[in-house]
Amino acid sequence: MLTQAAEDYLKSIYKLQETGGKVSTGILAEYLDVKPASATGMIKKLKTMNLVCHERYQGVTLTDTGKAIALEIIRHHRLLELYLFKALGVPWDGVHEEAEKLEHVISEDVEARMDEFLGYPTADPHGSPIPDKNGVVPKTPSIPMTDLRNGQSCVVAEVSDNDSALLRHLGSFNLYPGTAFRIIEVAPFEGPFTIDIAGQQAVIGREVAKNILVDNVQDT
Amino acid sequence: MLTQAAEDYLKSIYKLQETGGKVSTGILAEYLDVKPASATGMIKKLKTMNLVCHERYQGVTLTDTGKAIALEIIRHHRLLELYLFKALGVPWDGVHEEAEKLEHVISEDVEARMDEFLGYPTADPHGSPIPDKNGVVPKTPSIPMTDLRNGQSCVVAEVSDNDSALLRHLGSFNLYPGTAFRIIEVAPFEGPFTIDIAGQQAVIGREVAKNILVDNVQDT
DNA sequence: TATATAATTTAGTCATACCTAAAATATTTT
DNA sequence: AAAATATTTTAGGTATGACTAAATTATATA
Repeated sequence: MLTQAAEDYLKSIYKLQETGGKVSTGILAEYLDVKPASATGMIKKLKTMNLVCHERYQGVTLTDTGKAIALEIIRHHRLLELYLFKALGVPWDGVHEEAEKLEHVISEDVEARMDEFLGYPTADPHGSPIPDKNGVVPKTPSIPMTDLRNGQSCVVAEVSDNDSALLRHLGSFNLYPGTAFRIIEVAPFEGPFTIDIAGQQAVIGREVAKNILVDNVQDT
Repeated sequence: MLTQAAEDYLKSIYKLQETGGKVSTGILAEYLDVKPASATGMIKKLKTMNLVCHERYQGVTLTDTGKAIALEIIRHHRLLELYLFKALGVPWDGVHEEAEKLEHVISEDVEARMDEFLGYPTADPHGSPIPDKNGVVPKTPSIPMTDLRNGQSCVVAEVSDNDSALLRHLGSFNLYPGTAFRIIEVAPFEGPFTIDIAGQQAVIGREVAKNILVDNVQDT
């Protein structure tokens, strides 16, 4: 059985790998809020377990086994988020924190039962795809909100789940996955986005927009 | 924040205290499957945190704070058992093991939501009382099945939850909390019990009967 | 290409947590 | 009071996972 720390490392490597192949020690350390030397230490340990590939100074990648474990934990996490949200009414800005603890503890049996209860869902409350039992991740063709231009309309696909203040902020505008909106104006010089959400106007800063992925983009 | 081991010690001391006041180091160690020296060590640690009272060679008891924590963990455990059973259909011989891991991890918020979902229940699937939010344990006037005599009828009140093979065995006779049965015969010399459950006859060994508490005893 | 800079690794420490065997001490029983 | 039993102390082990400082290697710059 893996320790919680080891599982967190695998999960982090997976996430960082998604955007650019090999993961550098420094990036991983920063992401996990530890010193690079600590990351090196854990990488060595994971390597002896054949969960990661690593050549000195060359960054780290997951092996098939490591990837499978990472995906299982991510699956736990996202199923739990959705379950807590739907079955117990935990607010969407609180589910991440809860799931972070529970993901390391639930059995495969409970996982399967939640999956069934939820009707084999493919996305969590923040729109993140839920890997299936075999570790297959549903493809999402979404793009960053920051790529949008004046006049384009779209639908929120996914938002980052790890900052609950941000989530509450988005919630105040009704910016949940599935919500449609239209860009009224993108202020020049990396300025904020003025958007229209069901008739309501809102101004979204660039830093906030970076945390939003959108779908169904159309020029209007 | 307490470690899982510390929480388990508190829980165990509480349970052992129920049947006879002070808990000796040896009994506690045996219950937790560690050496007495280990128990002494943890007792000292818990004492510095003011969670237990302890004088050398005199056994250990919980302080009010320690008792409150023990009851909170027990509440978590039993609510989880019932929740897993009712909401997710986990079989009654499986809920204990799951709850044992989850009890240390769920938040008070999730606890409250499960409590509400379940309608503020007072007993888990094995009939064990669920302490309320304030740590008040519902009183159960049940007696050991081994106290019963020929011809008496009763209702199952509570069964031990920690042996899943035993639970499956009881399940095969439908001996769940709430099930009524009548003693047909108690074999002499500490022999087995022959009972009638809704017209079905069953033979229950003494070792099994020791794990059953009953209610509503009536001579017929 | 040499050198400066940045990133990574190594080596050694530290802290926490929990356990154990063996020896010492207290308590209980005979 | 002696012997048996239980508890505590001591001393030490294992595992985890973080850290610093110094050494190494890679990359960027001149």
